[in-house]
Amino acid sequence: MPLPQTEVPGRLQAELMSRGLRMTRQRRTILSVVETAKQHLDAGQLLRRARKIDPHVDRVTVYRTLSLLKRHGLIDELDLMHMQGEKHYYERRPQRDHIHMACLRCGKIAEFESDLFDRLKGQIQRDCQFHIVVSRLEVGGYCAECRAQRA
Amino acid sequence: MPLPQTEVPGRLQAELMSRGLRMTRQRRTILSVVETAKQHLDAGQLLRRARKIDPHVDRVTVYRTLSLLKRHGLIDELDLMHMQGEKHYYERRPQRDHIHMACLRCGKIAEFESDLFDRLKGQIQRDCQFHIVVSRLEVGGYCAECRAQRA
DNA sequence: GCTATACTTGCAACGCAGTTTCAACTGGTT
DNA sequence: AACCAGTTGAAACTGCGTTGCAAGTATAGC
Repeated sequence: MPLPQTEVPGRLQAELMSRGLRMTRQRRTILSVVETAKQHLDAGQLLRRARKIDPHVDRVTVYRTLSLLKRHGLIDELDLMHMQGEKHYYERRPQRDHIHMACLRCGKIAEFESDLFDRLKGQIQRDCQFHIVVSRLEVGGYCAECRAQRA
Repeated sequence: MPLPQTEVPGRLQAELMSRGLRMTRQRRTILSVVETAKQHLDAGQLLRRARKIDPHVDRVTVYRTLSLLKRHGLIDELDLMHMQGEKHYYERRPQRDHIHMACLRCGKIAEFESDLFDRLKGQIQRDCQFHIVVSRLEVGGYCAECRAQRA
């Protein structure tokens, strides 16, 4: 089955270049890993994948590139309820914010979009006169499968 | 002005004792700091305040007590959008969940309760068959004062 | 109240994610 | 081709949080 490929690979690269930032070999490598990731990766996983492409990438460069992307609002940083230590996880910023649900038993992360979430953010902006730049809603609990197994 | 004192001091202590946990001098000290805190404290601030009461409290004991309270669902752990490094902040779990708004300019943390938030959590539980134990909604952006000053 | 013991504490050493420093390097421009 | 501001890599460092273990103590049973 050919993938629909709705997202053009290289979107992050194009975005950074259009902002006048230098496109180095290392950045291209790291960005391609972030672009093609199918799940939430932490800095260490990102480093390992980048090194498969270019073994000379240093972990410092990974951290610096992640903070660059974060500063430019191109990726979101997640904690996923700190289920595995103090790591942070990263994902390309989506068109529409979503909620992360972390199962405390099996560790699975599910995502959920909701009009109510969008309306809630609208309410915050209006009622609190607060201009939202970034938002993060994470819930911890038990997923359907784990609840079924427990019974 | 006499404070209304709606919260009985010792609620956490009572809660832990009712669950059959030992009430040591150190725990009493740390719990009293958590109970009387008027703002979100990190582990280091908590330690310093506890030491003003009892100089022998160790930082390890603070961490262990915090994780105990967290395991029992009596406090919530916050990241406050990682505005000051990787610290975690703690607050007594409130009757009703609230949203934390962190101003990226002045660093102020505001709280906000909302029916929409409660309804959103209800929707997640229903639509995703996910049993929520703990939830955390944090938004980063610019507060009314900072937006006014910028103009 | 006294004793037994399982739980708790303190200290030191450790682990680990993330940051800083600075000399060497390089992408993009002239 | 040369320039240079921005970028990289290596090592050392920071700082939050954890672990191992010997010593201490809160509670239960007598």
